[in-house]
Amino acid sequence: MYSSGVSTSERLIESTRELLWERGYVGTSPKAILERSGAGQGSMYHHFRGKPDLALAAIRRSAEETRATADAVLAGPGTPYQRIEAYLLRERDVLRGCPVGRLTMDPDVIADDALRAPVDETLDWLRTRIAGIVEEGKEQGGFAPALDSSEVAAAVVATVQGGYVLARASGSPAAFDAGVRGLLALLAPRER
Amino acid sequence: MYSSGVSTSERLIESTRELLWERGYVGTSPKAILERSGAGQGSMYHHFRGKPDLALAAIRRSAEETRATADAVLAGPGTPYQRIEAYLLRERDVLRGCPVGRLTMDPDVIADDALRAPVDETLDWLRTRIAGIVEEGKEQGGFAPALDSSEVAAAVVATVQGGYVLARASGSPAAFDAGVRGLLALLAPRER
DNA sequence: GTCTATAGAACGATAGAC
DNA sequence: GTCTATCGTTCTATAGAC
Repeated sequence: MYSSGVSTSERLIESTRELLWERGYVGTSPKAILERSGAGQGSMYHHFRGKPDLALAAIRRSAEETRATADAVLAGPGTPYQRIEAYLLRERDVLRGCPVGRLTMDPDVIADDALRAPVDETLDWLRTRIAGIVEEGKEQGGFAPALDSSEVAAAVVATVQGGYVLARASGSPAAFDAGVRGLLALLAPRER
Repeated sequence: MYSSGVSTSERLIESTRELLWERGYVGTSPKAILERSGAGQGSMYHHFRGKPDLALAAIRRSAEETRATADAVLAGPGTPYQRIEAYLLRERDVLRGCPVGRLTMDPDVIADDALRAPVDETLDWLRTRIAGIVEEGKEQGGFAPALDSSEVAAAVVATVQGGYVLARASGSPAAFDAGVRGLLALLAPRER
């Protein structure tokens, strides 16, 4: 339930966002959204055409937020290595997982190009953003020139996404942290 | 539908395994299992207590299969680096994802200790198995002695699990391959 | 814009005949 | 062991009053 002062459509989007994060698309019912948002059946179908339409609005918001959160750290100060380190070590609610990445395991999201698009764009943006930083690092000498920037970036993003998998499997954030530290050790500049 | 010659309970387990892989636990209904297996309602509730019980049998089988497939490659010939390389590069149906890892995004699996246990055990086994190989590599000189074996192993497993996420988001196996190549480049012995 | 009422289908499970 | 019938609930959506 949300306190008043926020529009109904806003509460619907935010409740859907939370439920998609916790339970995925298949596991989220309109009924559950209505209960959490405190809105009635009529309101939901007034503001949105149906579950896919509301989910799209929620997914787009999660995508935006994910990009903004990542960029805030990636655009920070320090060497390229330090900026990637900051991204990998930033505070996360690890056991909740990634609100965007988790949707890739949802068959109905993957089957619908409109729903999949924001997910694809977000992870693609992240890989490109990090690849640019790796490229900087190659120029500045922190990273070996032989490295393929976009491949290293893919490994960084995959380690994060996979770290969530390991953590949720074990019920503890420790596995996420281990993967991240392992990658950072491999990524660390040899000579300074 | 399965050809005859296999027991009904066998067909039920195998159909459930496929559906859990494709649609997850929440997205898989008893009805869908019955249709795919060709069994009737009565048969399913005769052999299994219900959906969770049948799912547990299916998850255990996927867990076993995953361990066997991984070990077949990890126990192969070559240096520690080459064995990990072989594991990372082995043929996969990338867009299908990992039948075990994908279950970590299923709220009902994570909430049920019995269903989560085989998932946890499998990923834990895999990390331990790979950590042992990294340890060998440290002794033989292929990997830097300063590396933490279990952290590197976590990074390897996370890259695979996260690679599936990237691939499914983009609808192409290319992103998985990129992440794996990025990790292998970082992992490669510097001096031979 | 929001409410309640209603709809047809699917969900997960049980009962009881054969 | 397998079948059909049935159950109460939830799913997603529509209708129509207010």
